[in-house]
Parts: sequence; C-alpha cells; structure tokens
Amino acid sequence: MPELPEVETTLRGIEPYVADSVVERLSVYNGSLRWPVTQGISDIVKGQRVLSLSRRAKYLLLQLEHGSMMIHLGMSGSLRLADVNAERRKHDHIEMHMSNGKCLRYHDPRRFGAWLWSENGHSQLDHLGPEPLTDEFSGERLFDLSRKRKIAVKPFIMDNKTVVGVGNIYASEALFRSGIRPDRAAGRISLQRYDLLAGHIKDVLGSAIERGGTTLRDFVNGNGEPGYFQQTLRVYGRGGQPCSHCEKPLSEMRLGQRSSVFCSHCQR
DNA sequence: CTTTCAGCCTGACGGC
DNA sequence: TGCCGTCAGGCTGAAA
Repeated sequence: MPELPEVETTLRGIEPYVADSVVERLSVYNGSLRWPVTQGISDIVKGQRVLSLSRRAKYLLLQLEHGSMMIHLGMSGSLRLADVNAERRKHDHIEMHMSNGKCLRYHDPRRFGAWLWSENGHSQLDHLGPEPLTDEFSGERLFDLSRKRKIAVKPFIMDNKTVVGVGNIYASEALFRSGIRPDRAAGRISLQRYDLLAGHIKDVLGSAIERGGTTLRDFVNGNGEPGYFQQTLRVYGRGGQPCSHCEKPLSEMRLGQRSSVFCSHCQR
C-alpha cells in the first residue's frame, strides 16, 4: 500500500538512475491497469530523454522531451531498478530500458496503478489540494475548508481536495497523536486543534520519508520495503489491542468504507 | 453544493 | 487439502 512517503522514496531511489538517460525500449506486458496504459506508448517514448522526475500527490511524473509520463502505484504497485538479466516475476507488467543500461520494472499484482502519457498535462492533477509538507497546508486551511461541513474529520483529511497524500494509515496515526476522534464532524473542530492535527500530519509523513531514505541503496537490486513498515504504528491495524497511552483496548469502526482504529478514551 | 457508495483487482487469511 | 468468503485500499464517477 504505497502512501505518499513510499512514492517519495521511490522517486528518490530511481531518480539518479533514470534522469538524463534516454528511453531505449519500453515493454508493456499487461496494460490493463486502473486505466488502460496509453496506446502506442512504446513507440512514443522510444528515443526520448528523461529530463526530470517529480512527484505530485501520489503521482510520479517523468518529464520527457515531448511530454510526460504519469505513473501511479495504486494499491500494490512498485517501481524498482532491476538487473537486466533478472527474470521477470509474475505481475511485472511494464519494463523501461534506459540507454545507461538500467532497467525500470513496474510490478503491480492488483493492477490499480496507472501509466499515462500526455503531451500537454494530466487532467488528474488539475483539482488537487496542496502538498502536505508545504506552507500552503496548515491548520488554518483545515479550519476554513471545514466550516459547516458534517463529514467526519478522517475522510475530510483523506480527501485530495483538502490536502493530498494522506492515506488511511497516516490519517489514523495523525488523529491519534492529535487526540481527535476520527468520526468527529469536521465542522466542529477548533482552529487550535486543527493546528495540532496539521502539525502531526506533517510530522508523521515527514519522518516516514526520512526513514524511507535509509533504504534507498536497496533500489538497484533489492526489495527494500520502506516507510511505515519501519515506523511504529500506534493505532493502524491494532484494533482490540491496548492503547499505547492509556492501555484501554483500541476501538474499530468503518468510516467511508475504510477501517478506522482509534482510542475512545484518548481521542475526543 | 455535499456526501455516499460501487467498482476496479489479487493475495492473504480464517473457517469449515 | 482445498474451497469460499472477507478484507485490504486510492481513486473516479455516478447516485442520493
């Protein structure tokens, strides 16, 4: 389940090996992803130089000479630098061979991801909220956007129009640290508490990115599993277990079709 | 306008 | 042992 820190870690891991290199060959073995992989993509990108890599929300963007490739890892996708001689594994759907001899492999069992080519921008990026680690995202923004909203705070902060890149894991952890119940109405939370929440969202995402960075060198040959696997999760996946603060069993509920674990004693 | 919900997909896991 | 149901979850688009 790649969340924003995993996407950022992937970007930093592949960037040195892909940037400034030319696409020698792109092979699509299974193009039925979230959206069908752009028709004729192999012929289009062949021979183009990769000018730069960037990230917006959970999308990776490869800027080529005549357009850009937008890649999403979906629920189960990963992007790794592979040894050209290494055999393709099951669910390795796309390979991008670079002129420097490196090969980028896209692996995605559930095929919820995306590889889309465009010469003039990607509409999916048009209506996204701010990046969580910038000053554009603040408690004040959460407060202003939420007035008179009845939606529960957890789906509110997971909405890409509010702020991008806050998935179920980090939303749960940030709400726990802030002492806010995930089902509290977004419109009934004070600016002071939203300041706290925005700070914790930044902290939890930022530290996960830092930890992901420690596995970067595994990107060439390995299968480094970065991010939240190394992070201490206090509530996510711990329903019924004792709260790390008050020892009472953690509660579980469903909000917006997503499981939500919280402490009914520490979160109000 | 806001909110909810089905659907996309495979693998892991528990019950029988 | 294997079969079946359930869950995991980001994102879109349609319905309420």
